[in-house]
Amino acid sequence: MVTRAGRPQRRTEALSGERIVEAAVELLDTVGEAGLTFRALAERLATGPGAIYWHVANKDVLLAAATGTVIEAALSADEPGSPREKVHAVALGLFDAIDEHPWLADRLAAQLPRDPWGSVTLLIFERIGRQVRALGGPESSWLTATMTLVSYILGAAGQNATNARAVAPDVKRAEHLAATATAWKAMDPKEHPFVRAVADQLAEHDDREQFLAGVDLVLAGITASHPGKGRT
Amino acid sequence: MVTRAGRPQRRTEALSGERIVEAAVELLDTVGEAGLTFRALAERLATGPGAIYWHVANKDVLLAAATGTVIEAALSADEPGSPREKVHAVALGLFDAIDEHPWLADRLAAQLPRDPWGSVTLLIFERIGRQVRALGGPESSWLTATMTLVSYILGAAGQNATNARAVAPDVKRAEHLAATATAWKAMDPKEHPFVRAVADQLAEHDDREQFLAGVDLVLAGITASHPGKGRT
DNA sequence: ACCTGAACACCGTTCAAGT
DNA sequence: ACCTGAACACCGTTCAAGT
Repeated sequence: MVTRAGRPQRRTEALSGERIVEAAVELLDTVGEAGLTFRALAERLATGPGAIYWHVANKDVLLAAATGTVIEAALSADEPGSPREKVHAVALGLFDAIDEHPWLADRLAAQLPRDPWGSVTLLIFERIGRQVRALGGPESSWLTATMTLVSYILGAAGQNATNARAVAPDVKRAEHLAATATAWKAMDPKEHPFVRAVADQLAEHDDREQFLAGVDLVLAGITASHPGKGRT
Repeated sequence: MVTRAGRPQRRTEALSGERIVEAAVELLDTVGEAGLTFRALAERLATGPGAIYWHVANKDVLLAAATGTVIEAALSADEPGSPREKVHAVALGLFDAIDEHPWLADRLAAQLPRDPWGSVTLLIFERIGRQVRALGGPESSWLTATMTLVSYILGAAGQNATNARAVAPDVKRAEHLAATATAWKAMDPKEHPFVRAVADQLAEHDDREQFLAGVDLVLAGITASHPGKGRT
């Protein structure tokens, strides 16, 4: 254990996997995935690029470790509440984590399953699954319900973050949405009738609310499949 | 238009954006995303790396074009059927396309929204949205329902493809699932009770069926939110 | 055991020069 | 207008050599 960001003892307090991962996360947060370089990392750690390889096998496992650290931190809180509230908590935890660490977006779809059912995926799966179980449906429905919920949460959160990142930082989100809505409304009614129809709603929607509404929609689908217990 | 894979006229039939994208897709399919190199691409096209830049701005737009081409082809069929059947058709079209072109997995989460509401996302959104509208719910629910469905489909399909790719090609999918199930069942009941409980179901599940079951779950949630019209 | 830093084998991209 | 190919400024990774 490292005394988090603590005393920079003499010169360097020796390298370690944890210190490296910590520095990697900082680098990812400040300069993005393209900025995470073994040379930049080495400089930040006041060492040479080769030194890192003594503690970390390669860049892939470094990114995996960085992802794991951040996700675990995001899911550390486990407040009490109804199943729905707990699912919301996990979902929002991931949503916000991805929002704060946009580089997570690429990782969630790409890396989590790359180590299929690795520790991070398992953690999320277990968390969500428990609440699905608490919803009271038959055991035979648990796997499908949980997989669907997790897929939605990871998919939607990831897409949202990439969305946010795509827009130039100086452009206001509202302005950008308004511009998109205008473009949608100007589309050919023959080819894009639906997109035209929802253009106004798009301009008004809030990403976070929309995300949670999706969670509730999936939850409604789960409870609708076994009418009997708690409605919401 | 290029006469697809046709006559190799004399030597080279002049470069073009389409030919380059076509070659890029072939390269991606055969050697993966890491193998798509401007040098390799140039060699395949019997030219120099610099030539490509006259037709394609950079690697990002090349990948975007490759993604767009493949996705559009996957969604080209538009058979008649109930809204549910049509949603299934779009979902399976994407599922199978990602399965055949695994490099799409990284692109779907990462690139589609990078060009927020770019042509490909729009195409999928429009297709799904029309069916959501046909389900008969109030217009105010269309945006949320469609976004949720699209998020699930892209998220689940992407994760599935990465899952498939992660397993060594020589390992049978069934064997791998069985091994994972065994590992799940051996887990600490205190820490992973849910994962233990669904281990057997995991071993038996079929990826494609599971994926479609998720689509139906979301559809059930949509119809449950406005009871009145078509049940399924 | 741990670190250094030069070196290797690559990249994407540019650009003067050609046709 | 379109193509060539050398060159630039990087990468991740390795490895002999040090301490």
